[in-house]
Amino acid sequence: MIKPTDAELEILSILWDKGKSSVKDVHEELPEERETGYTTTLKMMQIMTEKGMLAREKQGRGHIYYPIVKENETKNLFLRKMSDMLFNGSPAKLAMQALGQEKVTREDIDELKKLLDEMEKGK
Amino acid sequence: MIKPTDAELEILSILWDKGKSSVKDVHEELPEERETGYTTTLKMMQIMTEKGMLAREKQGRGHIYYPIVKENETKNLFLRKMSDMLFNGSPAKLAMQALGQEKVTREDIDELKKLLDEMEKGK
DNA sequence: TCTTTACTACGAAACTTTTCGTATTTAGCT
DNA sequence: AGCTAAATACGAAAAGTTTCGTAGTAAAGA
Repeated sequence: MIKPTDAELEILSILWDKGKSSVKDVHEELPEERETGYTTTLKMMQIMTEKGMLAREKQGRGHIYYPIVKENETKNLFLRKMSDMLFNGSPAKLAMQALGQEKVTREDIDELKKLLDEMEKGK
Repeated sequence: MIKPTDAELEILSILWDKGKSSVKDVHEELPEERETGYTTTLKMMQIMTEKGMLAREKQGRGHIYYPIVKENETKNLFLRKMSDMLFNGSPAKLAMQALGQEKVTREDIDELKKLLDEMEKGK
Protein backbone atom coordinates (compact mmCIF):
# COMPACT_ATOMS: atom_id res chain seq x y z
CA MET A 1 0.00 0.00 0.00
CA ILE A 2 1.07 3.51 -0.79
CA LYS A 3 2.17 5.64 2.12
CA PRO A 4 1.92 9.35 1.38
CA THR A 5 4.55 11.72 2.70
CA ASP A 6 3.61 14.81 4.70
CA ALA A 7 3.44 17.13 1.73
CA GLU A 8 1.46 14.56 -0.19
CA LEU A 9 -0.97 14.17 2.66
CA GLU A 10 -1.64 17.87 2.66
CA ILE A 11 -2.59 17.74 -1.00
CA LEU A 12 -4.64 14.59 -0.59
CA SER A 13 -6.65 16.18 2.21
CA ILE A 14 -7.59 19.03 -0.04
CA LEU A 15 -8.61 16.73 -2.83
CA TRP A 16 -10.67 14.48 -0.58
CA ASP A 17 -12.39 17.59 0.63
CA LYS A 18 -12.93 19.51 -2.57
CA GLY A 19 -13.07 16.69 -5.09
CA LYS A 20 -11.67 17.12 -8.59
CA SER A 21 -9.51 20.21 -8.72
CA SER A 22 -6.95 21.96 -10.84
CA VAL A 23 -3.41 22.49 -9.62
CA LYS A 24 -4.27 26.12 -9.16
CA ASP A 25 -7.22 25.29 -6.92
CA VAL A 26 -5.12 23.02 -4.78
CA HIS A 27 -2.31 25.52 -4.61
CA GLU A 28 -4.64 28.24 -3.38
CA GLU A 29 -6.02 26.00 -0.67
CA LEU A 30 -2.62 25.31 0.80
CA PRO A 31 -1.99 27.19 4.05
CA GLU A 32 -0.14 30.43 3.36
CA GLU A 33 2.57 29.77 5.89
CA ARG A 34 4.01 27.23 3.50
CA GLU A 35 4.87 29.84 0.90
CA THR A 36 5.84 27.35 -1.74
CA GLY A 37 5.61 28.23 -5.40
CA TYR A 38 3.07 27.07 -7.90
CA THR A 39 5.49 24.81 -9.71
CA THR A 40 6.22 23.03 -6.46
CA THR A 41 2.59 22.11 -6.06
CA LEU A 42 2.44 21.07 -9.69
CA LYS A 43 5.49 18.88 -9.37
CA MET A 44 4.16 17.25 -6.22
CA MET A 45 0.92 16.42 -7.97
CA GLN A 46 2.79 15.03 -10.96
CA ILE A 47 4.85 12.81 -8.68
CA MET A 48 1.73 11.69 -6.86
CA THR A 49 0.19 10.80 -10.20
CA GLU A 50 3.26 8.74 -11.11
CA LYS A 51 3.00 6.97 -7.78
CA GLY A 52 -0.62 6.15 -8.46
CA MET A 53 -2.13 8.28 -5.72
CA LEU A 54 -3.84 10.67 -8.10
CA ALA A 55 -5.22 10.54 -11.61
CA ARG A 56 -6.04 13.37 -13.95
CA GLU A 57 -8.19 14.32 -16.87
CA LYS A 58 -7.72 16.91 -19.50
CA GLN A 59 -9.91 19.93 -19.07
CA GLY A 60 -9.68 23.18 -20.96
CA ARG A 61 -6.08 24.19 -21.26
CA GLY A 62 -4.93 22.10 -18.36
CA HIS A 63 -5.84 19.14 -16.19
CA ILE A 64 -7.99 18.38 -13.24
CA TYR A 65 -6.74 15.94 -10.66
CA TYR A 66 -8.53 13.60 -8.32
CA PRO A 67 -7.46 11.12 -5.65
CA ILE A 68 -7.23 7.42 -6.40
CA VAL A 69 -6.31 6.36 -2.90
CA LYS A 70 -9.26 6.03 -0.60
CA GLU A 71 -9.59 8.41 2.27
CA ASN A 72 -10.54 5.76 4.81
CA GLU A 73 -7.90 3.30 3.76
CA THR A 74 -5.22 5.91 4.02
CA LYS A 75 -6.40 7.08 7.41
CA ASN A 76 -6.50 3.52 8.64
CA LEU A 77 -3.02 2.93 7.31
CA PHE A 78 -1.69 5.78 9.40
CA LEU A 79 -3.70 4.82 12.44
CA ARG A 80 -2.39 1.28 12.29
CA LYS A 81 1.14 2.43 11.82
CA MET A 82 0.84 4.76 14.73
CA SER A 83 -0.75 2.19 17.00
CA ASP A 84 2.00 -0.25 16.06
CA MET A 85 4.76 2.26 16.62
CA LEU A 86 3.54 3.97 19.74
CA PHE A 87 0.75 1.99 21.36
CA ASN A 88 1.87 -1.63 21.27
CA GLY A 89 -0.44 -2.29 18.38
CA SER A 90 -3.52 -1.34 20.36
CA PRO A 91 -5.86 1.07 18.57
CA ALA A 92 -7.90 1.30 21.76
CA LYS A 93 -4.95 2.70 23.67
CA LEU A 94 -4.40 5.15 20.88
CA ALA A 95 -8.02 6.22 21.10
CA MET A 96 -7.79 6.72 24.85
CA GLN A 97 -4.75 8.91 24.58
CA ALA A 98 -6.39 10.92 21.82
CA LEU A 99 -9.30 11.58 24.14
CA GLY A 100 -6.97 13.13 26.65
CA GLN A 101 -6.54 16.16 24.40
CA GLU A 102 -8.29 19.43 24.88
CA LYS A 103 -10.92 19.98 22.25
CA VAL A 104 -12.98 16.95 23.18
CA THR A 105 -16.48 18.27 23.83
CA ARG A 106 -19.43 16.77 25.68
CA GLU A 107 -21.06 16.12 22.33
CA ASP A 108 -18.01 14.14 21.28
CA ILE A 109 -18.28 12.09 24.43
CA ASP A 110 -21.94 11.30 23.86
CA GLU A 111 -21.27 10.31 20.30
CA LEU A 112 -18.45 8.05 21.33
CA LYS A 113 -20.62 6.37 23.93
CA LYS A 114 -23.22 5.63 21.32
CA LEU A 115 -20.59 4.18 19.05
CA LEU A 116 -19.30 1.97 21.84
CA ASP A 117 -22.78 0.72 22.67
CA GLU A 118 -23.31 -0.29 19.10
CA MET A 119 -19.97 -1.98 18.95
CA GLU A 120 -20.84 -3.95 22.05
CA LYS A 121 -24.09 -5.12 20.53
CA GLY A 122 -22.34 -6.12 17.37
CA LYS A 123 -19.94 -8.40 19.18
CA MET B 1 8.97 20.89 19.65
CA ILE B 2 11.08 18.12 18.26
CA LYS B 3 9.45 15.76 15.82
CA PRO B 4 11.23 12.43 15.63
CA THR B 5 11.56 10.66 12.31
CA ASP B 6 10.47 7.05 11.86
CA ALA B 7 13.84 5.52 12.65
CA GLU B 8 14.17 7.81 15.63
CA LEU B 9 10.77 6.81 16.90
CA GLU B 10 11.75 3.18 16.80
CA ILE B 11 14.74 3.89 19.01
CA LEU B 12 12.77 6.13 21.34
CA SER B 13 10.16 3.43 21.87
CA ILE B 14 12.83 1.04 23.00
CA LEU B 15 14.32 3.57 25.38
CA TRP B 16 10.96 4.52 26.88
CA ASP B 17 10.39 0.85 27.43
CA LYS B 18 13.71 -0.30 28.72
CA GLY B 19 15.05 2.87 30.29
CA LYS B 20 18.75 3.72 30.20
CA SER B 21 20.48 1.49 27.69
CA SER B 22 23.71 1.10 25.79
CA VAL B 23 23.81 1.32 22.03
CA LYS B 24 24.30 -2.41 21.97
CA ASP B 25 21.16 -3.02 24.01
CA VAL B 26 19.10 -0.83 21.73
CA HIS B 27 20.57 -2.38 18.65
CA GLU B 28 19.66 -5.86 19.83
CA GLU B 29 16.09 -4.82 20.51
CA LEU B 30 15.54 -3.56 17.00
CA PRO B 31 13.41 -5.90 14.89
CA GLU B 32 15.61 -8.22 12.85
CA GLU B 33 13.91 -7.45 9.57
CA ARG B 34 15.66 -4.11 9.58
CA GLU B 35 19.08 -5.66 9.27
CA THR B 36 20.95 -2.45 9.80
CA GLY B 37 24.46 -2.44 11.16
CA TYR B 38 25.60 -1.52 14.63
CA THR B 39 27.21 1.72 13.51
CA THR B 40 23.92 2.81 11.99
CA THR B 41 22.20 2.51 15.32
CA LEU B 42 25.09 4.30 16.98
CA LYS B 43 25.00 7.12 14.47
CA MET B 44 21.26 7.51 14.86
CA MET B 45 21.61 7.78 18.61
CA GLN B 46 24.40 10.32 18.23
CA ILE B 47 22.24 12.41 15.93
CA MET B 48 19.34 12.13 18.34
CA THR B 49 21.63 13.32 21.12
CA GLU B 50 22.67 16.33 19.02
CA LYS B 51 19.03 17.10 18.39
CA GLY B 52 18.32 17.00 22.08
CA MET B 53 16.10 13.95 22.09
CA LEU B 54 18.51 11.81 24.06
CA ALA B 55 21.23 12.38 26.61
CA ARG B 56 24.02 10.08 27.68
CA GLU B 57 26.33 9.31 30.52
CA LYS B 58 29.68 7.68 30.58
CA GLN B 59 29.61 4.14 31.87
CA GLY B 60 32.43 1.64 31.76
CA ARG B 61 34.09 1.79 28.41
CA GLY B 62 31.12 3.35 26.68
CA HIS B 63 27.96 5.33 27.27
CA ILE B 64 24.41 4.70 28.27
CA TYR B 65 21.68 6.70 26.66
CA TYR B 66 18.29 7.79 27.88
CA PRO B 67 15.41 9.76 26.41
CA ILE B 68 14.96 13.44 27.16
CA VAL B 69 11.73 13.85 25.27
CA LYS B 70 8.72 12.71 27.21
CA GLU B 71 6.77 9.74 26.00
CA ASN B 72 3.37 11.33 26.48
CA GLU B 73 4.32 14.64 24.96
CA THR B 74 5.68 12.95 21.89
CA LYS B 75 2.63 10.76 21.50
CA ASN B 76 0.39 13.77 21.88
CA LEU B 77 2.43 15.65 19.31
CA PHE B 78 1.80 12.92 16.76
CA LEU B 79 -1.84 12.59 17.69
CA ARG B 80 -2.39 16.31 17.31
CA LYS B 81 -0.58 16.40 14.04
CA MET B 82 -2.62 13.54 12.76
CA SER B 83 -5.90 14.97 13.93
CA ASP B 84 -4.99 18.28 12.31
CA MET B 85 -3.92 16.67 9.06
CA LEU B 86 -6.61 14.05 8.67
CA PHE B 87 -9.49 14.72 11.04
CA ASN B 88 -10.16 18.43 10.81
CA GLY B 89 -8.42 18.96 14.11
CA SER B 90 -10.84 16.71 15.97
CA PRO B 91 -9.16 14.13 18.23
CA ALA B 92 -12.59 12.62 18.88
CA LYS B 93 -13.05 11.82 15.20
CA LEU B 94 -9.60 10.31 15.20
CA ALA B 95 -10.54 8.15 18.17
CA MET B 96 -13.70 6.96 16.48
CA GLN B 97 -11.91 5.92 13.37
CA ALA B 98 -9.28 4.13 15.43
CA LEU B 99 -12.03 2.13 17.09
CA GLY B 100 -13.16 0.87 13.72
CA GLN B 101 -10.09 -1.33 13.50
CA GLU B 102 -10.02 -5.01 14.21
CA LYS B 103 -8.25 -5.75 17.45
CA VAL B 104 -10.62 -3.75 19.62
CA THR B 105 -11.85 -6.18 22.27
CA ARG B 106 -14.85 -6.07 24.57
CA GLU B 107 -12.49 -5.26 27.42
CA ASP B 108 -11.24 -2.26 25.47
CA ILE B 109 -14.80 -1.11 24.99
CA ASP B 110 -15.60 -1.35 28.68
CA GLU B 111 -12.48 0.52 29.59
CA LEU B 112 -13.26 3.26 27.13
CA LYS B 113 -16.76 3.60 28.50
CA LYS B 114 -15.39 4.06 31.97
CA LEU B 115 -13.00 6.68 30.73
CA LEU B 116 -15.81 8.54 29.00
CA ASP B 117 -17.98 8.45 32.12
CA GLU B 118 -15.20 10.00 34.13
CA MET B 119 -14.60 12.62 31.51
CA GLU B 120 -18.25 13.52 31.57
CA LYS B 121 -18.19 13.93 35.34
CA GLY B 122 -15.10 16.07 35.12
CA LYS B 123 -16.75 18.54 32.75
C1' DT C 1 53.53 -2.66 28.84
C1' DC C 2 51.45 -4.62 25.00
C1' DT C 3 47.61 -6.56 22.71
C1' DT C 4 43.03 -7.41 22.02
C1' DT C 5 38.42 -6.05 21.79
C1' DA C 6 34.45 -3.27 22.55
C1' DC C 7 33.09 0.96 21.66
C1' DT C 8 33.10 5.72 19.62
C1' DA C 9 33.95 9.42 16.09
C1' DC C 10 33.94 11.06 11.62
C1' DG C 11 32.82 11.55 7.06
C1' DA C 12 30.60 10.46 3.25
C1' DA C 13 27.51 7.75 0.16
C1' DA C 14 22.79 6.50 -0.97
C1' DC C 15 18.27 7.52 -0.93
C1' DT C 16 14.06 10.19 -0.34
C1' DT C 17 11.57 14.33 -0.19
C1' DT C 18 10.81 19.04 -1.24
C1' DT C 19 11.60 22.98 -3.89
C1' DC C 20 11.85 25.86 -7.95
C1' DG C 21 13.99 27.93 -12.40
C1' DT C 22 13.55 27.71 -17.13
C1' DA C 23 11.75 26.18 -21.31
C1' DT C 24 7.86 24.51 -23.81
C1' DT C 25 3.11 23.83 -25.05
C1' DT C 26 -1.52 25.10 -26.00
C1' DA C 27 -6.07 27.30 -25.85
C1' DG C 28 -8.28 31.36 -26.80
C1' DC C 29 -8.24 35.98 -28.50
C1' DT C 30 -7.39 39.61 -32.11
C1' DA D 1 -2.00 33.31 -38.54
C1' DG D 2 0.19 35.46 -34.80
C1' DC D 3 0.11 36.82 -29.91
C1' DT D 4 -0.65 36.33 -25.11
C1' DA D 5 -1.52 34.20 -20.86
C1' DA D 6 -2.06 30.02 -18.39
C1' DA D 7 -0.58 25.74 -17.72
C1' DT D 8 2.71 21.85 -18.20
C1' DA D 9 7.26 19.36 -18.57
C1' DC D 10 11.80 18.72 -17.36
C1' DG D 11 15.78 18.70 -14.83
C1' DA D 12 18.28 19.61 -11.18
C1' DA D 13 19.40 21.82 -6.73
C1' DA D 14 18.55 21.78 -1.81
C1' DA D 15 17.39 19.64 2.23
C1' DG D 16 16.59 15.84 5.16
C1' DT D 17 17.08 10.92 6.42
C1' DT D 18 19.31 6.59 6.67
C1' DT D 19 23.18 3.77 6.07
C1' DC D 20 27.82 2.15 6.83
C1' DG D 21 33.08 1.89 6.09
C1' DT D 22 37.13 3.05 8.22
C1' DA D 23 39.93 4.89 11.63
C1' DG D 24 40.71 6.05 16.27
C1' DT D 25 40.35 5.40 21.44
C1' DA D 26 40.53 3.34 25.73
C1' DA D 27 39.69 -0.27 29.11
C1' DA D 28 40.79 -4.93 30.50
C1' DG D 29 43.45 -8.86 30.46
C1' DA D 30 47.90 -11.28 29.20
